[in-house]
Amino acid sequence: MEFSSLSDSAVLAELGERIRRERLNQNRTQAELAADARVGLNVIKRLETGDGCTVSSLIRIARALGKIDALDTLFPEPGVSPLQLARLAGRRRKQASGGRGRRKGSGNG
Amino acid sequence: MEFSSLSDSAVLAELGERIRRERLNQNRTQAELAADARVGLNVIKRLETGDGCTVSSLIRIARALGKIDALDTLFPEPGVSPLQLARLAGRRRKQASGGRGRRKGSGNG
DNA sequence: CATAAACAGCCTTTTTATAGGCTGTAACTC
DNA sequence: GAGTTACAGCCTATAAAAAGGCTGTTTATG
Repeated sequence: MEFSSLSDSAVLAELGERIRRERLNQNRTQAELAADARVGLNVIKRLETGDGCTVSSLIRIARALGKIDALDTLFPEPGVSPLQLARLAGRRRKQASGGRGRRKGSGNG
Repeated sequence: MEFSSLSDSAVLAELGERIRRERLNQNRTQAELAADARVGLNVIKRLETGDGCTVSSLIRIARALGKIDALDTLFPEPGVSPLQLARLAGRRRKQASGGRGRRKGSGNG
């Protein structure tokens, strides 16, 4: 099963089901997980039934499930060259390069 | 750097920075990503500056970045025994077992 | 410096999430 | 069947996120 083949709402639902399975694997109730994650019981219920939640709540829930490091793999740090890192740490942040030579819509204006 | 050593808000901020780096690695602007993900520009800005968003928005953004399958690793399907799977597929869903023998607060009643 | 793009920060309105409670039902124990 | 637990679904009020626009600053180019 690949997420790329699912719709957005299907991904959300699948995520909720996996969280439920993980919770049940740990033999915990929704109320217990909600208390440990410091979120309302409603948040767990809605998440597990595919209604979604905020990323903040997801982080709390992942931590309560002992899966906070799994978030690390969500967007792993891409290969950033030391030079680019230096620029990132510099004045501001690198903007998407291209500038004038990369205008999209109003190219002939 | 491990997420387990970070606070919830720090995890959120780190996630935002990684998404920004991924976006910049793909040489795209916030406005381009917002359009591709079908979210408001504000959502990208807030996310990248550590203000968070909904999981629905995160899914859209991950898909627009070509990272939708990374969500797959967030909560990988835990090892579910065939027997348990049968119960899951059965009438309802397995509830956290324990029942009366697992009461927490009023255990001496 | 002038121009243009990229972005942060702030604002208003609409939509959604959150907390908490309450009801009905399924599952388990006796 | 009675009692208990776990959960879905619905409800109200509050908080936060979303969309869209506007301003000022930074970055890059000329």
